[in-house]
Amino acid sequence: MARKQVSIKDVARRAKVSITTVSRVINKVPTVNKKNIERVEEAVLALKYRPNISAQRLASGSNNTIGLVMPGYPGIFHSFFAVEIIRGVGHACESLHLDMVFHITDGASPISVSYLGGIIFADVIENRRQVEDAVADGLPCLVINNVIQDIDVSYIGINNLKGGKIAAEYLASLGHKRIATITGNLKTQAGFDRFDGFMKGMDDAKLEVPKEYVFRGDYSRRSARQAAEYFFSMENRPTAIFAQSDDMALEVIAVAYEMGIRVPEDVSVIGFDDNPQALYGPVGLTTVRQPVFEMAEKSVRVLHEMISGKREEKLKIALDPELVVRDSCISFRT
Amino acid sequence: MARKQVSIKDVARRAKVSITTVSRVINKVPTVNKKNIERVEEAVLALKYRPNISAQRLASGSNNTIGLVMPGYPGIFHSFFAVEIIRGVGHACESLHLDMVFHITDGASPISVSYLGGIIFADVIENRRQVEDAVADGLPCLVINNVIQDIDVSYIGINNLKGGKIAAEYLASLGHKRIATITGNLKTQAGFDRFDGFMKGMDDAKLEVPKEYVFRGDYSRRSARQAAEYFFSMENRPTAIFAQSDDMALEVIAVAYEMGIRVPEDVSVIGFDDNPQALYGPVGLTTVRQPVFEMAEKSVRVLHEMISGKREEKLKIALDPELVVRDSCISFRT
DNA sequence: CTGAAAGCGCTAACAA
DNA sequence: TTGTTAGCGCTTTCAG
Repeated sequence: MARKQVSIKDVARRAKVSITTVSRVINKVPTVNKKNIERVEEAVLALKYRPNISAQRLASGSNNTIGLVMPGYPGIFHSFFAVEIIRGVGHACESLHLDMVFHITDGASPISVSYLGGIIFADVIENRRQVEDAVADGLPCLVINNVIQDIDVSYIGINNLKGGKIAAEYLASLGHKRIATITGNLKTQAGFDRFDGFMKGMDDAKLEVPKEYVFRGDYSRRSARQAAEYFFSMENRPTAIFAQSDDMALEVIAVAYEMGIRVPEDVSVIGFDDNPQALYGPVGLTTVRQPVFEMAEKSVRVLHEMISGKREEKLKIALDPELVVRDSCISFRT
Repeated sequence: MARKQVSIKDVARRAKVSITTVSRVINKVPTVNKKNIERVEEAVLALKYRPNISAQRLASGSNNTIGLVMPGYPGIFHSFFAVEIIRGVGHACESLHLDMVFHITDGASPISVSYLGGIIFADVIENRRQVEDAVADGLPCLVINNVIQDIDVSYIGINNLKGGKIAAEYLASLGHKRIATITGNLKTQAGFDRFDGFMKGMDDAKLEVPKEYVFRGDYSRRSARQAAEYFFSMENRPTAIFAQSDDMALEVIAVAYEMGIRVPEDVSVIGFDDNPQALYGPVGLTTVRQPVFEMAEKSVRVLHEMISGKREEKLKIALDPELVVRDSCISFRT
């Protein structure tokens, strides 16, 4: 039950100043004389006063709560991606003194937006409608990990097409010809683009990708295991595998060892993410790094500017991934 | 910038009723006649009216926001535990129409508690102070995954001592004598109790645990890898290993395969958690299940009762873990 | 530099 | 069943 709050009045009374002055001290308005500042601070401490945020918001008309909405597909939390987003957004919120409310959505129910100052949509899958609603509402919002063409909304994406290409090019440059891939969830833009980029890269390198060399995964370790078992039992086994997430790549390596296949001697494996977990396996994972944390942090900063009216134009950018060479890929030798 | 909100006044004007009536409709107060309900609802839709939550809270004195505070140790998000907590709390909040704000803490900075209706502390490590403050503040709060003796606060714990014992007993019952363990983070109560329970269980079974058989891990895969490499290279290799989280158990199994050691034929491995990821490895993981999700959900329900004044007494319980037998442990034969 | 007073949008007695 | 009227705790003109 609501404990009786000490209010600004109590503080004012004790400090023998007006509530206006107390308000000024709290908000660090410079035009208050030292004496009063001290007295107010003393009273605040003595009374354990905490300003009532609802009242502050109501009075000031501002709203420092931002919503982070993520699609709730199974296993979302086991993905490095999701966790980096939460970390990045949380971190930035902390330093900007914003509150973050976290919302996992299936896309069906509308999000209660009323008390939010702004929204960050992490990926858009089934919930395009929610984005449209927010935009129509005039609510400051920003989509990350997606390039959105058909809604006029700010976004920070990742150039996954380029990322996929990078992987293909690198493997090709090592002399591999038989290159297989395990895709991510193709329903996500990231998954699709990564795959698309890979195919284009292969094409550029004049390399064929027979369809047995494409396994439709979904980012889960489970799907990676199936894929690996499938690839490794082929008569014409691929010499290199592009797993479109590090987690899947790790599982591929684990399966390889279980089957007595060596990485990278017998098969090269490249991942996607730059998940630090991949540093401690039997072999350092070569991967394509995507700046997820940075993306998440930046999104908060931009959103904050939008909320506080410091930014009018929409932001529409895509960040570039980059190759991280470690030990899981080597040149192909016959 | 704050889009100009349509307020309750606008709705009242359009529906040609008083704002009170609008408020009643919004809050589903039964004493409103049908005509007016319809007119108000029409106006709400037409104007896209959303009540201002800050104002509601301020006026009603209530607060439906609960805080979930978690210790921010590195890798927290990679733990199955943390993710289950977030899922469970999030899920329960959703169904009770509570807002949840998520807070990762290092224990140093006090949490801004002012706008919260209640708090759930997920584990207490360095942040005992924050719990004390919340209690002193009279703020409804509840600790999960911890049994707290010296602060008078509600908690829902897990009987980790029993969990550790279960693992020891099971392995002993299979005839193993040389049983090693990889502990979790011993700074956490769960980690300590699990270890303590294991040792007690071994003692009850009249089995020695030489100190080379105890590896101090920290729940990370990395530490599990070190432990596994250490155990597997011993002259007097253990025949069974109790890894105090499933994630670590999985890493142990991975290392085993890399080294050409078979599970369970050459070594039995038991985990702790019941992480679904452990279903898809080369061998189904035998483990000790702890009801984390249920704990998280229940905590929200209880907290909600406390906030709404329906519950006075503190809740102090510990949930029991249980053995889940799959395929990674077999009887020891010489 | 300070304080009085007018709201912010809503709920909750209290009358009618 | 409805509307009137006070506030909730705070910020923000606007005078002083």
